Amino acid sequence: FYRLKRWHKQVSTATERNLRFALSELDRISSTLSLPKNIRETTALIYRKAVTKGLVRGRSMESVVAAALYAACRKHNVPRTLDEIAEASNVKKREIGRTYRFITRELKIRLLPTSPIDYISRFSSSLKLSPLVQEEAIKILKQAQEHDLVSGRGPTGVAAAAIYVSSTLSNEKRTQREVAEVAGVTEVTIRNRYKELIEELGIADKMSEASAKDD
Amino acid sequence: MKIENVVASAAVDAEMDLDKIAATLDNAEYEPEQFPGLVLRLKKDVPKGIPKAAILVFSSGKMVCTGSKEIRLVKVALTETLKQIRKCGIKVKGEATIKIQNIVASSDLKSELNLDKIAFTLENTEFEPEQFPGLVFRVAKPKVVFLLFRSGKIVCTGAKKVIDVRRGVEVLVKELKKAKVL
DNA sequence: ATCTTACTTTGGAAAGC
DNA sequence: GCTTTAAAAAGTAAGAT
Repeated sequence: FYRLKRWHKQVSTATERNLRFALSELDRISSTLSLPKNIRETTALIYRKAVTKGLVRGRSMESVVAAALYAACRKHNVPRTLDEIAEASNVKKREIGRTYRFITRELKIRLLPTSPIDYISRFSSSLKLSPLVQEEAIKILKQAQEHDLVSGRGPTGVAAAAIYVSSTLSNEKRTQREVAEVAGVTEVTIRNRYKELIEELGIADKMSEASAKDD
Repeated sequence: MKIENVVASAAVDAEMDLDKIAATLDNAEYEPEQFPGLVLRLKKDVPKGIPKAAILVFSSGKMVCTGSKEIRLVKVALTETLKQIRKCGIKVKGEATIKIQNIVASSDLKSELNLDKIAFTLENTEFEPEQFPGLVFRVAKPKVVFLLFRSGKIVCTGAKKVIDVRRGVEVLVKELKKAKVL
């Protein structure tokens, strides 16, 4: 009986210790990404479930925390890219993605693919674009969705292209380089996506007119 | 369906001196610090009927053959491998026992696919466009995995028999039609 | 701006860390 | 779990021209 008692005690102690380390790691990453409290709570909840299901065995605690955080951000529709989380944590992008798919599968958490729309406000703020330009970018994305120009492409690339188009169409122009910088994609990707957008949505003429003018 | 790659394990009853093979054959690579197996690359030689393939040779006499485009070519590649190994002065009796471990095939459903809808409708799928543009579709019987692309092109992997690929496609198509996404 | 090379995903075996 | 091999799909990336 003593043995069983002691075993319970050791397990709970080990689990608590693991949880304390995990939560401090979570706080560290959260503050560098300045994430709100509700996301930290969702992340902690997912992490606890992962520990309970024994999903941390065989992989690092950091990668599970990072993956849970990635999932939590998506769940709240304020996604961070794998690159952003990889940079804030000490975990490689590839590892976070694998761990995310693993725990998501095991915990039966099904999240819809990230929508480019969820990146608009954050990217636009970084670019200091007005709400008007943001709304236009969102309108473009909704049309893009209808024309099946979103599925299968990277969400950040599509979001970046929509912002590039809406800003070009406005008097708050931003260069491909500036947009690419905040979105974390290359200029080539923005070019590929925006060409597809303006052609399929029939705003190519409007675009060339707008880019000919100045702000 | 077109077979793109075949992976097979094989074994012969003989100890392999990998250092000796590496020192004798110029098409062999051996970095024991990096990987325990010796890599032997066969380049396509039409007149000699030698197919392109890469064979991993272990000191135990076990081997792994990858890169074949046809099931039949696995044996051809391994026979050539043993021939080259014997040329190094290593005595190998008989032929290798071969087991097909994986068949990779590609095809085209000839119809654009709405991956979002497929992912939303079917549970045995995974779709993470930020990480990979293809949708992962797992089939239980036969146990194979498909990668589906919006273009309608597909990849099948995990099959151990050619017929598993065919049956897998049948199941895949049936499921897609049932979910009215094809 | 376009080309080339390369990496992401799927699956499996081998021997050893 | 990782390491090494091969190959396809499509998107993205990086360095060269």
